[in-house]
Amino acid sequence: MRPSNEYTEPETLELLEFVELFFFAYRDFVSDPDRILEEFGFGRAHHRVIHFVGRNPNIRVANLLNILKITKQSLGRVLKQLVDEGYIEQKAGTKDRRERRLLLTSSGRELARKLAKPQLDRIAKTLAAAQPEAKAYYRRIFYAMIDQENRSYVEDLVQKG
Amino acid sequence: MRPSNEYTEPETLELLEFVELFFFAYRDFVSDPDRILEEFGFGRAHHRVIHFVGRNPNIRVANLLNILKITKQSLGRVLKQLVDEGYIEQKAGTKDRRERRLLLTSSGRELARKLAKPQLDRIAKTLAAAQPEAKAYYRRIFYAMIDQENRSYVEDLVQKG
DNA sequence: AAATTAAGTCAATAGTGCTGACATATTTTT
DNA sequence: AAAAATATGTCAGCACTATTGACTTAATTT
Repeated sequence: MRPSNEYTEPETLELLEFVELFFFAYRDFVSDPDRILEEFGFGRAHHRVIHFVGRNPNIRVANLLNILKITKQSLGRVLKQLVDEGYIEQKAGTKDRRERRLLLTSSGRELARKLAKPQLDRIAKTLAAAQPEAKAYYRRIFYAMIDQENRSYVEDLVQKG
Repeated sequence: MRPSNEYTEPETLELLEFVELFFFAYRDFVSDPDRILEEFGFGRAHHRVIHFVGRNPNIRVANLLNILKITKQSLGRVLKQLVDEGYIEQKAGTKDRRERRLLLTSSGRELARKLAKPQLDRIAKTLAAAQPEAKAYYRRIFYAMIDQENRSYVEDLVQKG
């Protein structure tokens, strides 16, 4: 196995390095929750729903669709399972009763914590291994990787509490 | 929609921000190649195979399995399609003829470039928007996110050429 | 009263992944 | 040379995630 001779400019090779690092980091980052989800008979889609409902209590279905960028049908199936199995609770909106507001039940909160734990630990270790100023750099880099039109939305969503 | 009252310590909120930014960055990062793959009737698995074969000409099947961390059967189906449709070529190893060495054909190289382009552009923009020293931080953070036991392997794989 | 909005539902399809067992060819070990 | 190990491929079947497009219900707005 030899290095590819397709790309030769050092700038491009550096960019390719980042593409690959992103792939490997993501692969390992999701591997811990994947193992936990398996015990519950759930998949990654369930994790994402549990996560964003937990972080955004009373979120509407439409909002969740916009975050996950999947279709109503894909979300519907996953959400139904989570509601049926008692992890998520639905309430009609108080102002507009067409809306279904989503909330974690106590089992839901427990599952959310269980899934979050290995990822929080991994990132805590990552940041501990880096210099303190690394935080400002990672934040800027991640925002720059997000589609420009989604950036301010993501910023609002993420930097609350 | 109100901020979650589940986590209150600022350190944890910062870690959660990182978790979410990683999700959004990955979501957008794969969206461009996904659109291109659709035109070819391929999916993300095909992209990964094309990418790593392109970057590692003459790679063996076992090595590819180790990189992708999927089963032989999952790879088999995707690889067969790519070979049948003329994007990847297989050759028996010269020393050990049990091995199948994988190579991109010229169509394969063309597709690889097409898929890589938007991701290289996205990262180039990201790095251009950051200070020059950001690269070192970026690299260190990604390596720290990878499972410890895979790090040196990934390092060797990624920093060649 | 009509139009719009939020959400749920239907059937059908595709891509990716899994397990477990088995087959083939080739190389290495005994 | 025979036996064991290795690299790869193959079988059938199943599960999860995602898609499209059309339709329904309920509630709100115009």
